Amino acid sequence: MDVDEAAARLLDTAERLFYERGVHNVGMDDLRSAAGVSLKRVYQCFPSKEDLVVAYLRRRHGWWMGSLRAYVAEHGQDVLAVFDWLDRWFREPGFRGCAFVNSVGELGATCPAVVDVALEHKRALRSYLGELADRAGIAGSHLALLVEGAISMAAVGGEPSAAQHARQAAEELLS
Amino acid sequence: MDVDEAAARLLDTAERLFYERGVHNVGMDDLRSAAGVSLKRVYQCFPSKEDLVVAYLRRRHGWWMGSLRAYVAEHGQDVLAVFDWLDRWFREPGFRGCAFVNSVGELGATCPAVVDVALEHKRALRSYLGELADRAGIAGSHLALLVEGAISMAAVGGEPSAAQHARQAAEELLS
DNA sequence: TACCGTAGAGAACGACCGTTCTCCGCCGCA
DNA sequence: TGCGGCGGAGAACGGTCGTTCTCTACGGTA
Repeated sequence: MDVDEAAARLLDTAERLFYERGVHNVGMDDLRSAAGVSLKRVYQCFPSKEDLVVAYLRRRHGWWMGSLRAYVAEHGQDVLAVFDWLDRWFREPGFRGCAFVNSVGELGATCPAVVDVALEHKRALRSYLGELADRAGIAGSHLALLVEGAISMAAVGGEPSAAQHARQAAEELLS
Repeated sequence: MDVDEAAARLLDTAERLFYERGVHNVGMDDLRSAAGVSLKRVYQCFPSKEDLVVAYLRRRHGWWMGSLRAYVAEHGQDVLAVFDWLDRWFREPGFRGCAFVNSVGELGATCPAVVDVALEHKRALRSYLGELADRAGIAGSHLALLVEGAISMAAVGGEPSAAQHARQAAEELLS
């Protein structure tokens, strides 16, 4: 197996395991065996666990924003489509809230790189939501509040309906 | 020092350290020395770290809800006072988001007791917000979304102004 | 065939952590 | 004074984890 494939497999596995269990609950050996990559390769691709965590978050940022953008674009850039996308996300098996919020809660105090990636993610999200909001005539910060609130409620409340409630609130704010 | 004082000191210290650094980043020995309690006493009061974590969350729940309720009561049960209280909380030094969200992100996958306490907390909060919302004529779920969203944005965005934006959104929903 | 760089498997290392155990000094009591 | 229980300090234990090292097998090249 060459380096690129090993790195890809590791990132796949890291994204799944870190998100499922939290970073502290996944050892390098768990990753190694789940990804089917030798430990030597692991450290060739990512010199430390922290590097792997940061790479995981960057990749997840790309997937998350990409998926949201694509869905909203398919629905005519309708700002309310954001909440439909959230609804689908919340109902996915294994949904465990925002990976960035979770990682900052776990590692933020000791690992500034994680905080940086999370900040970058949230800034990008808010900037994108700001664009959608401007077109629709709603305050960008209000839209962002509803989105973040829905994620938080779905995560620890276990209430996937949070997306629908947030959609209703957004409709009220639009009118 | 008797058992009760030792337990109280431990809880004080646990609340501070666990919240500041995250649970995994605080060892029993850190707690012991910061609280000035012998290790034997620690395990007399709390048979395991998990017990201490649960006790910490329960205590924080009491403090948090009590402080919010008291503030809102002082301000004539005005639903908007919730956001003023949040604003003050966000600006406290050492603010690091919702202790329950952080703990679930860190331990939720391995420790059901933590998930239970967090659920209990969120249910109590939503029930309280529901009462306030009913009186004011706004949907309880919308109010809860704004509150959760503000906490989340202030936590990882580092934007204490989230409380003010949420207040504005609530005012719009009220009118 | 002889050689060399590389890769994989997994042992080994050092640090840390939750928990338990040992030792010693102190106090009340006969 | 002698004794027995209690508390504190911290050593010790067992396990885990991140990281490095060792050993062996293999494939390409002269």
